[in-house]
This record gives sequence, C-alpha cells and structure tokens, in this order.
Amino acid sequence: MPADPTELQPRKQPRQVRAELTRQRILTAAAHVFAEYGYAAGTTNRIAERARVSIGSLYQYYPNKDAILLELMTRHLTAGIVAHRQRRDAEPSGTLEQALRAQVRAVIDNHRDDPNLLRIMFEHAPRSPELFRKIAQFEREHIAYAQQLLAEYPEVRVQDTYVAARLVVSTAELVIHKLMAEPDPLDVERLENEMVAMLLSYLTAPPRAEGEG
Amino acid sequence: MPADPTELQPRKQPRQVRAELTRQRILTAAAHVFAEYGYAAGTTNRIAERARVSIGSLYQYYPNKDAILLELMTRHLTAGIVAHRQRRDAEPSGTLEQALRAQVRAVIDNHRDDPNLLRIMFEHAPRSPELFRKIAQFEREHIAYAQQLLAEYPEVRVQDTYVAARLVVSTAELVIHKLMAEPDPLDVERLENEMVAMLLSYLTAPPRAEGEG
DNA sequence: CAAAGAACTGAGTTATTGCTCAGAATAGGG
DNA sequence: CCCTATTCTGAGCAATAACTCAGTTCTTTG
Repeated sequence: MPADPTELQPRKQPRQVRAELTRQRILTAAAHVFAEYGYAAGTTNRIAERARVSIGSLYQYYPNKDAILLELMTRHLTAGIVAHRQRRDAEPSGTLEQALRAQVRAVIDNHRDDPNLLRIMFEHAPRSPELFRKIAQFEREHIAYAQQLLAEYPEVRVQDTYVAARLVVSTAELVIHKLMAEPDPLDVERLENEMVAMLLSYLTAPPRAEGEG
Repeated sequence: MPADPTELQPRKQPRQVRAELTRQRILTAAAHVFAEYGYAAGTTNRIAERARVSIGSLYQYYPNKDAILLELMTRHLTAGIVAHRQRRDAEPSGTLEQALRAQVRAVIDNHRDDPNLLRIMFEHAPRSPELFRKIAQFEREHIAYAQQLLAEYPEVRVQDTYVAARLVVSTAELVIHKLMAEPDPLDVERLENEMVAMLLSYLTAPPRAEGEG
C-alpha cells in the first residue's frame, strides 16, 4: 500500500535499447501471468521468471507490483480512448441503430482482446485509487460521448439524456462482458442483435405517462 | 487452496449454546471485516480479533478462510432464493410491468443490504469453485423463473424467451449494482423507473425484420 | 581500449499471514 | 462436588511473497 504517490512511477528511465526491451518483456509477461493466475497469485517472481529477467531487474523499473498492473491498465485504456476518438471523428455516425451497433461491436471486440486480464484489472481497481481514477475518467468520457450522440437523433425520446447515456453505456459494457464469459457464453451475433434491439427500443419508445401499465 | 472438498465443511458441530454464539460472532465479524478490508486483507486474525474470539476458536469451526466466505455467501444466496420463491408463490404477478418492477425492486433491496460484502463475494467467486457453483445454480433458477414469467404474457414478443430471460436478469443485476455504487450513485427511484422502462420496451417491441433500420 | 555508468543478477532479508497444538477454562451429568 | 467432554486460548510454526543490495556483466564514450 503505497502512501507516497511517486512510488507508482517507474524507478528509472531506460537509456539503452536493451533496457526498453526488458521493460516490455516484463509488461508482456505480467499480462500473461495476471491473466492466468489472477492478481494475488501472480507473484512478481513468477512475472520475472516468465519474462526471463531477474527479479532485481523487475524492481528497477517498477517500484512495486501495483505499478505493473497500473501501467497495463493505463496502456489498455489509452488505446481504447484513442480508438474511440478515431471512430468518433472519422465517419459520420449514420442511423441511430448503426451508431449503437458500432458501440456494441467495440465492447465485444474489447472483450475478445483478453477477458481474463480485463476482469482482473477491473476487480483490482477498487483497491487501487490510481486505477480507480483512470477508469472513472475513461467512463466519464464514454458517457459524455454517448450523451452527445443521443442528442443528435430526434427519434430519441428519453427525458434525460445524461441518465439515458449512463444506462446505455453501463448496460452495453457489463452485460456483454457477462454474457460472453464462461460458463455458457451466448452466441456473439445473437448477443449483438439483442443488445442493439434493447437499447434501440428503450431510446425510441414513446414517453410513458406516470403510473401507466 | 483446499484439494479435499471436505475441507470446506465446518470442523465440529457446536453442542453448547456458547459455541453457537461463538460461531455467529465469527460470521458477523467476518462480514464486517471482509466488507471493510476486502478478502485478501481481511485476515483471519483480524476477524478473530473483531469477534473477540481467539484465532484458535475460529479454526475450530472453519477449516480455512475460504470456508468462512463460503458460508456467508451460502446464507446470503439461500435467503435470496427463499424470498424469491415466496414472492413467486404468494401473489399473482399482475401486469408485466408490475412483475418487472418487483424484480427490479428486489435487486435494489439486495444491493442496499451490504454492497461491499456483496462485491467481494462476487469478485472472489471465480477463484472458489464452490462459490462459483453456488452462484451459477442461483442464476439458473433466476433465469428459469424469468423465462417462465415471460411466457405468461402475450405482449412479450421476443423470438427466444431463454435469451431474453438471460438478458433481462443480467441487465437488472449488473446495471443496478453498478449505478447504485460509488462514485456518483443514481437516484434510486429514477433508476428503478428507467430500468423498468428499458426492459419493458425491449420485451414488448414489435419483432424487427432482418436488416431493418 | 579503458573508464564510467547503465543494466542485470539472484541469494537473502523482512514482513505477513494462514493455521496448529498443548494446555487452560468452562459447562453439564451423576 | 468431581469427572469428563466441550470449548477456548494465543504463542509460535511454516510457508509465502514482496522487495533489497552487493556484486557482476554489458554498453557507451572519449
């Protein structure tokens, strides 16, 4: 439990090429080890062993175990944000259904990347303030984008686009990850269609009178 | 990591009243300690200390740490299943909206119980086969009930009630827990209404032609 | 090619924690 | 009130894992 936040920064900046390679090897090994053993049982010695690097080298670049997971998460989220912005700025969104489908696909692809590592990072997040902050920031950006998107379509008839955006983003993320996971993963195409259908019908349903039903 | 499944059974059955009290104190203390420190940092010594019981006593009733969490989870799920069956068998379900609302409310109440402990149990589940099995069984029952419910309402126009049931159950569970959690929890009443609206519109939307939109 | 410093090594230190066990305290039946 | 069974105690054992550091190897540079 690091009290000093600088303790999460890498200890030394590599000056030689081999050092950069070592860093990269450690990171790759950590991703595999965490995904296979989980965070607690993914020991630093195991990571070093898998990276074919001595434990001492590992601690030259990462002051502690948390710092390794933090960097993995940072890289993952950064890549996600970049891809996200590219999609947003590149082509026009098309119909509402197309836009929703694009978002749903992105989550599905994200899951396929490395479900185990992903799960471990998100599980560990509540105990690591740094991770928590990073994820929260990412989510905020996600929701802001979704809200902005909803505002573009007149057929979206929800009362409050902020609440709707949060609901849509959470639903897509959580439910897709859940239903793609073991045991009994759902057929991906089916899942995609149902998810799009659900979000679409929610967003475009006529506003309901109080106490209707 | 217990290899022998009998290692998860309590070691001895209490014969005197004080023993039963000790057992209960340990369990209550464990719930608090796990909720506050998480599973890894919630050490058995801390639990014993909080229960004002010696560490030796703890190990007379629980063969290892996992067994404590397992019993907490078992009690929680059992209570959930019982309440669930009572709701199902007691009154008629009413309209579809009313039935959905009842389910959504149940999840909300469930969350309010003890969100931290709940999160920890579900996080730890993947690493504990026993826990995993218990949860899976509970979910299966949940889905089966939902599927049966959907079949009762002609206005439900989904293709496959099994898939729809899984979607509905997962969505309610995950999204509610997420949006009620820190940071920035949503207003509960609002959440309830939106969730019901989303599920209802999904279930009753007219079937969509292929490639529509 | 030699000196300086960057990078690497891995046995060992330190701290933590799950869990044991020998014995003390308490309860209940005769 | 004694004897046996039950319950409780807590110092300490054993295992594990994060992390250090003194010394070695490799790179670069003047």
